[in-house]
Amino acid sequence: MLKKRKNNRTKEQGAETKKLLYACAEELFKAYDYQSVSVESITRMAGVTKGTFYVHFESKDALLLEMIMDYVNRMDTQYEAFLESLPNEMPTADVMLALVDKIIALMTEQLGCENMKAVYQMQLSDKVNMDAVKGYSRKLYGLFQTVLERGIKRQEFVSDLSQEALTRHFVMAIRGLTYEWCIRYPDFDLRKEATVHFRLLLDGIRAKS
Amino acid sequence: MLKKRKNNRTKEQGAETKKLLYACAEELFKAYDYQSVSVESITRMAGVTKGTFYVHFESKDALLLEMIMDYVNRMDTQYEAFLESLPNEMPTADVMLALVDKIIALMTEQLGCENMKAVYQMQLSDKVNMDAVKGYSRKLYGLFQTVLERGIKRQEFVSDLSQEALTRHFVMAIRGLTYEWCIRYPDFDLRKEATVHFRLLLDGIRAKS
Amino acid sequence: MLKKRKNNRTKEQGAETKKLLYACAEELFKAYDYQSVSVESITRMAGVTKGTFYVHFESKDALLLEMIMDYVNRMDTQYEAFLESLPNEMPTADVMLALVDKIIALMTEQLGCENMKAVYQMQLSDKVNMDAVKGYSRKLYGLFQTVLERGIKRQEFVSDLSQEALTRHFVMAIRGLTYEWCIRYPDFDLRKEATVHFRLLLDGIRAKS
Amino acid sequence: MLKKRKNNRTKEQGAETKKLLYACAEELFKAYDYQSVSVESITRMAGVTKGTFYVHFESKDALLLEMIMDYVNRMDTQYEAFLESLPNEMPTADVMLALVDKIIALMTEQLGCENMKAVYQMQLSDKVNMDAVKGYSRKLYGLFQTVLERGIKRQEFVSDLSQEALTRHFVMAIRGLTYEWCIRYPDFDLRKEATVHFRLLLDGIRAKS
DNA sequence: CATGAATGAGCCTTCATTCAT
DNA sequence: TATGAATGAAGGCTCATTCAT
Repeated sequence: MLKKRKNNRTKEQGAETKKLLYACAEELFKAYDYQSVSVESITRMAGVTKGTFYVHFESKDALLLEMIMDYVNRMDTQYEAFLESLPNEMPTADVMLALVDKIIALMTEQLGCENMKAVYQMQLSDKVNMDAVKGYSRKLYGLFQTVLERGIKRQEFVSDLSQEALTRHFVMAIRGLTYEWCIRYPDFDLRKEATVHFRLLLDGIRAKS
Repeated sequence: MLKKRKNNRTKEQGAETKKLLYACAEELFKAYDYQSVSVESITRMAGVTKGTFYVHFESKDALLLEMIMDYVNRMDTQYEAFLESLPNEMPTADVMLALVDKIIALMTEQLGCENMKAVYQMQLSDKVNMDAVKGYSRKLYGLFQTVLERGIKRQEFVSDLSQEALTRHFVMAIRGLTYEWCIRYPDFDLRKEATVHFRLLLDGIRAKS
Repeated sequence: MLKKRKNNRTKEQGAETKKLLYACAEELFKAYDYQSVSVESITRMAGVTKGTFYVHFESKDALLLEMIMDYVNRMDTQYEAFLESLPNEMPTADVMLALVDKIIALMTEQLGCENMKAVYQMQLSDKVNMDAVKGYSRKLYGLFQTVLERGIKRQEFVSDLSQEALTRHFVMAIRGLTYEWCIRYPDFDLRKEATVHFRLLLDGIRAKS
Repeated sequence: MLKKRKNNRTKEQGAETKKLLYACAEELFKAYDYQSVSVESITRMAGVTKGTFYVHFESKDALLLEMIMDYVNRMDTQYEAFLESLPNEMPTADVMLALVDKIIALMTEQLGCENMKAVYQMQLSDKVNMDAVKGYSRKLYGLFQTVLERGIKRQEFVSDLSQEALTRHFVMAIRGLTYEWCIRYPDFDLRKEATVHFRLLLDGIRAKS
């Protein structure tokens, strides 16, 4: 029972309760896996009733989704900073590998396999509106596009494919690798496999000097 | 419905069905986590009824146990080969670290966290006869004992504790680390932590030359 | 595993196995109630497989039935001895009360409420051929008839009803009381209630001297 | 379907539903034994779904427990009245015997063997929090203490044991007898055996005049 | 916004019974 | 006669979700 009703300003209170539920869920998801965490355990920890949960979240899946989106948005900032921090003279292939590594690092460290699994399960059973996750893809898309553009502009990358198609394939690759990781976890070294995979992809578009 | 009734030699058929269920379960456990895999999903995939499952396995937990024991037994052979492959002149402390690393590597790669979690959950809720797992501990015990004995004989290790007590503590340490891994997964680098932890333990008994 | 295969004379062996199963079941039924005793527990105790059970008994219910019939037959002998042991000059009303008391005593002591309950449940759900139990009724019928005949012959009993109808009503009364006992057990003193009830019935047919 | 939705005052309705389930269960337990009464049969009779049962009761066992505790509490009142109704000049040994008899009478008549059996099974398999039953023991303790104190004060009882120890042994005796009754039911005349047993116990502490 | 009673689908497990050998 | 693999109908229980207040 964490809840302490301090104010009665209904509006604020709603937001507070939601934040509280969110925080409790986050804590529980870290300690146990998605399925083991029941809505009741979350509300019990927050000191509210089950009904309240559904006032603030459409479903347990929706909460997870929201959580994931928050991670995604947090990443966004980090990516930009990361890309800007790279030395200008760095070969774009290396930039790409570093980006992939960063993406995977953040996913691995901040989301974790358990949550990713849940996401993929949700996607597979399509009970939930996955727009949020699609939004995430769009951001990935933007990132890859930026880097690919750089490589092409600097004539480090060359390809028959359009830049747009290339980007799409890179995103596809990341998603495929991630899925593989979830499925074959933990027998699948995502980071290593991703590097190898992207080296291959990059080799395919590297300009032969 | 994988099942194909080819022979009616009752006994063989039973063994076959069991193997089939085992195989289906293995496949499903790899794709989804323990909890998501229902007995029904296993039997559906095998093309038998739920009742049949319980003819061959005492429970879902028991099946997991059997699976784990199979892994454990497979490991056994690998350990012996591993210990014998180590050069005779290698410092015993390094042998120990290598052994720990091997143990963890095999557990990590062949069993996986998901399964280990399930094991610990089962142990904690002790619904199942955990003798099998205890047998595993006994084997660990034997391994550590062998190495510790070597170190003491060569006067590389010195301790007030009896060799037996030392062994017990080393096994305890491995178990503690594994548990930590399960609980804090994936924020816990088991392999790294184990190495550090055992380095500490070994420092404590290293003979000052 | 009680079973000891001593001879291979197939015929005798069959009978032996059946007797063994019967004995095991009897023991278990005394210790636990009908429902708690599984067919498997019986066969396990006997050291045979479940299939064997169904070689010798049509069903679990059938076994109980057979058991009951055996009790019934054993009673038979006891009743006759009992009736003969009564002094000739004893008033027939008292004889009847004594008989009722005896019937209930035997049922209570040798069959028990648990088993009677099972019988009634079986009768109510009529999954089983209840001829055996009907046979029992026929015997009760005979007993009552004997006593009633005596009373009438000695002019102690008088009634508008035929002797046959009277008998039928007396049997009905016993059955009703028994059923009541099962349902309201153990808040129902069968013996006492039976005595009161039969005193009433007998008062109705007692000759006014 | 007994349920009739009359009011929608949520809170009251919950209590009503619980009471309804309780009443249905009570009725069914009287007609059939604990095991035969399924949760579904209770909810079907009450006209609610199975899930509803678990909103109001933690488990089938918990319901039985609650039922038992209600009986126990009802007894409480009766005991006090009973003790006060005893004539002041009555020898304490007789008071004790009367008390024991009363306890057993109430248990026998108001709880019944079937329920007691279930209680003991639950206690043996300790799936349930048995604090309630322990609370009952504590009450028994108080009763015995009162009577023993009286006997000692009047110098009718003499013992090397402390009054506290005596009380503990008396409670133990009652519990042992009750257990025996459950196990050997119905071949065990609890009331008679209890009287004999307590006579023995009392003889041991009776002051030799 | 918050409540909590009610739902119903689904889960693991048990067990009497059948049947080919 | 004896086996044991297979069945399928329950049973107790969990849990995400709905809805009237």
